[in-house]
Parts: sequence; structure tokens; C-alpha cells
Amino acid sequence: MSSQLEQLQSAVLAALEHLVAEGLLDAQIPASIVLERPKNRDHGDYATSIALQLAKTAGKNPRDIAQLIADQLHTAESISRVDIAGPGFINITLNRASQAELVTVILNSSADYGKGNALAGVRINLEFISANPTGPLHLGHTRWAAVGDALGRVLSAAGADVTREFYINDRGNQMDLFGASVEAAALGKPIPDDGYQGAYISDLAKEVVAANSAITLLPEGTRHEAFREAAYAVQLKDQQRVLDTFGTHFDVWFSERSLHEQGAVEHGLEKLRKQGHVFEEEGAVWLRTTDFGDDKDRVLTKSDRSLTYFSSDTAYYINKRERGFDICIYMLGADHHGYVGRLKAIAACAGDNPDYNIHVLIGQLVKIMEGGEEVKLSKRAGTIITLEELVEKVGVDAARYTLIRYPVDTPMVMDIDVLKRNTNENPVYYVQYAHARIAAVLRNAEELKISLDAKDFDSTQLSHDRENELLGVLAQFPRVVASAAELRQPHRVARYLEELAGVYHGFYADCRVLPMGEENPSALHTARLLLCASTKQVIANGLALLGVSAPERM
RNA sequence: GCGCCUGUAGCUCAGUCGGAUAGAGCACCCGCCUUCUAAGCGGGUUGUCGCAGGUUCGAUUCCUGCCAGGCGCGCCA
Repeated sequence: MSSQLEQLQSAVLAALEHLVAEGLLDAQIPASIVLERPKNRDHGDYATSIALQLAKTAGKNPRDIAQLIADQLHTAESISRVDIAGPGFINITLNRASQAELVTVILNSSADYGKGNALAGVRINLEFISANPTGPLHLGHTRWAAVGDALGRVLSAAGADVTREFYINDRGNQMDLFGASVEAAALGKPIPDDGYQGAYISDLAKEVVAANSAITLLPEGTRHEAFREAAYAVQLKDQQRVLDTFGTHFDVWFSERSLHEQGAVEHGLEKLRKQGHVFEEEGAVWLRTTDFGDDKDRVLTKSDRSLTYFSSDTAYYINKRERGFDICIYMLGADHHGYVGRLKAIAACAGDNPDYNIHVLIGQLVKIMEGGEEVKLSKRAGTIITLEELVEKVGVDAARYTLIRYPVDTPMVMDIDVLKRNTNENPVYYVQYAHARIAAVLRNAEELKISLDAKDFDSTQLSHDRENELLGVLAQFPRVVASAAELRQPHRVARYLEELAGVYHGFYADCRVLPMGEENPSALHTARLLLCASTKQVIANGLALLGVSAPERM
């Protein structure tokens, strides 16, 4: 079942090969033919600038080359017209009936329409959020909670074997401070200066004491540890609960401690030593990351023999690779972009290809507006907006959709007031509305007993410009999913859905779907209904990739 | 100082290995429901694509420099 686009590409390729074989054209045939959807509908369904590209090496006028190719393409059955325009563009118009066969393809593939195999056989470790278990997930984590999850879905749709992983930073000073803060709150003592302040600390303290009232009676040393561990468990569970309600699920919750307990750090160090990038200086053990473009070398073991956080990072990377992942994707906040160089260097030091085995995505920060003003986020001032609060304010669908529809490398502004509105300013509703609208039409059709069986589809019925336009957009979906996966940009799916919804609404306004009044159902009604059904399927598939619901009624 | 990201309509932002007349929503104006969901559709107005060079048939897109904004440069985690 090759797509329309693939068929056309091979038709153009065949035309070129024929011309070269006949000696009519002297040129290097490119590996792949680029066909694009022209912005201007007068330029046909697909266009290619191949003649312009070949003009140089062929030493021929591009329009002449275009004419030669066009003469070959005329014979293809699915093509109704081939035009040459401007300096040598080839504009191809498809035979409408054959284009309409797409409806059958979509209905038969249903939830699989859009999936591909570009990443088949590739094992990907997708790590995102990876918050400290010392507090609730806040806005800074939220962008990744939505985008990371959507990217996971998109990569899976492209055929990859994806493991979503949350790295729990449950080791080090911050954990001790966190434990001491909760302990102090439980004992009614002042919280340490550099400790954690928020109101959630005293809530945690109450919860910990309620679960084990004897904890306050423990001797100081063990009490310290007991508080830390109990608070950790409660806080982690809370993060998991919140992510669950947000629709973001992880395959692996990986504890930094477990990395140390299983000796992965020593193992990693040993591996790096063998690769020859480890050295000792001033009593510390270093990794020579500058061999691979990092700004400075990094310390693995401090002069007091304790391990740096960086040593965990290296061990973790090596651990991922040894678990069989081909590609490790890291999603980090903009405030961590300084880590990119050293992460890449870790891969290189371990003998991997930093351009393939590791991929670091940097997400710019999210600003939030409410009541026309920017909400300044500050841990100290206690003005942190948590993921949970955001969802309470605007709902899961609006929050997820808005966070996903922008590329992550642009800073974005979330306006809470806009997200609360059920209007067009809130694109999630625009898309969902199209889905619900189609659902309503299909319900009505069922009452009218009109056939919705794909076997009754007559592709020759669809000849209206609006139908043609809609079919054209539906045909793009697999390509959009593939590029979203390849470029790691799930926002493309959202933007596509907005376009699809818009085109559907246009079709709906101009093309009556159901019979009017006493009119008898005809083949045209069935054809349009099935076109609606296939549109509904594509919207549902797209929304599923974003983790956003596709409501039957609104 | 060095590095990363950003600069597109009044506002918020899209723009897929360089393509034809640069798009959408909001805002503003005008039309469209006595038949399928008006959370919709159609039309109108809005641009030195930050600035200056370069590469070529062609640059918002690629390269260089500059300007402006955000962020980062620990034997912290």
C-alpha cells in the first residue's frame, strides 16, 4: 500500500531514468524526488522543481527539461494534468477519483493510518522531566510532561521501540536538605536556611507523622534518615499520581541511587578508563571531555573521593547503552543547555557517535500570564504553579495541547485566561469541535439508515473543490507524522490538525453531506459521509498522538 | 568574554533537505443558521521576514558580521 506521494515520486523517477536511458537528458538523477504541496491551488496537487535543479548539470533550459519530464508523466493513470509554470516548475494534478480512493485506505487502516516504519527496529530511550523527588512538579516540568509524552507517541508511530524513562535524582545534598526540612516542620523547629520552604513541606510532615507516629521518637541519627526516606516515598508517589492524571506514563522510573547500588558508576568509570579519556589531577579523577568539544574537562571523583553528579550522568548514559538503546534522547530545560556539550562528550568518550547515539533537546522556558500579568515564579516567594494547579485551572486537554503546539526551542507564553475560554483562541477546541461535529453527522446518518460501509464507497462521486482539498490534506498525515518523529517535533502534528480542522469546516459549509428533507440517499451522500468518517479517523489519530481526547459530543 | 536559543502583521505565533503572490488565530469592518453542532463559514484591512553583506536561476530558510532580548558558563545537585 504505497502512498500517493510515493507513487508519484517513483513515476517522476521513472520518467527521468527513461530520459537518461534514451539519451535525451544528460544528468545525475537525485536519490529522492522532492514533491511539495503548492500553496497556490492553481499550481496543481503536487509540484516539483526537479527541472530547475537539473538544469545546471544537464546544460539545458529548465523549461525544456520540464517539458521532457511532463511528456513522460502524461501516461501515468493517476495523473490527470501536468503543467509547466514559471521558470520550470512541474505542476501535477491528480485524477480525482484515484485520489479519492484514499478514503478507503484510511477507513481500512483506521487507527493505523499515519503510522510508518521509518524508525523500525530502532530502540530509543526517551528521558524527560527527571525532577528531584523533593517537591511537586511545577510549570518547568509541565512542558516536558506534555511534549515528552507526545514525542514518545510520535516516535512509536514511526515504528521505533520507545522506552519512556524518568530519572529520579534521589541522591545527594538536596535529598538531605529535603529530609531535614520535613523533619524540622514535624518537630516544630525552624526550617534550615537553605532548606525547602513551601507549604507542602508541612503537609508532608503531617502525612509522614500520621503514617508513623513513632517516627518523632527515634534517636536523632536514624530519625534523620527515616524522615528523608518517608518524605521521599510520599513525594515520589505524588509526582506519579499527578503525571498519571495528566496522561503521561513512564515505562521506567530509574533511581540514581540504584545506579550506585548496582555498581554502575565504577563500571562506567572502568569503561571510560579503557577508552583512555580518564586522568587524575590534583587528587581528583577527571574525564577529558575537551577531547570532544566540551569547554572544560569534568570531574568524576572529587579529591575527597566522593562522586560528582557528573559521574552519575556518565554511568547512567553507559547503563542506557548497555541496556540496548540505540538512541538516548534527553529533554532538558534551557537553564541546562550548558550540559549539551558534556553529554555529547560522554557519548564520544564512551566510544559512541555523539551525532547519532545521543540527542539532546533543549526546551525554552514557559512564562505564564494570568489576569493580564505575568506570574513571576519564585520558589522563595512560594509563587510556584504546579502541574496539578494548571490542570485544575484549564483541564488536561487544553494544557497538553497548548504546551505541545509550539516548537520547544521557542519561549512560550501560556495565558491562563485564554485557556479557560471555549473559543477559537483556544485551538484545542477548534480541532476537537471538528471531531465532535463529524460524530454528530455520522449519528444522524445512522438514523437515516445511510450506508457507512466502505465497500459502498464510489470514488467518482467526489469532484467538488472542497472535497479535493480535504483529500489532499488527509493524504499529508503520514508524512507529517514521519517528519514529526524524524525532527523530534510533535508540534507539527498539532499544527497539521488545525489545518485539517479548518479545511473540514470549509468543506462542511459548502458540501451538504446528508440528504435534505424528502431527498433519497444517493451514492454522493454515502461518498461524502465516508469522507467525513475518514476525516474523523485522522483527527482522532492525530489527537491520540498528542494525548488529547477526541470527544464525540461537545 | 565564550556558548546555546530567539527576532516574521497592532498582539500571540506557524512556515517540512532553499521555491512561485510570506500564512493562521486574536483584534477591527462587512456578510452567512425557518435543513447535518454558528465552539463554524465567506469576504475586507495589516508586513523594510531585526540590520548589512555573501552563496545562486531563486534566500524568511544556508554562510559571515553586527544589533536587540532570554538563558548558561562550579571538585553544586
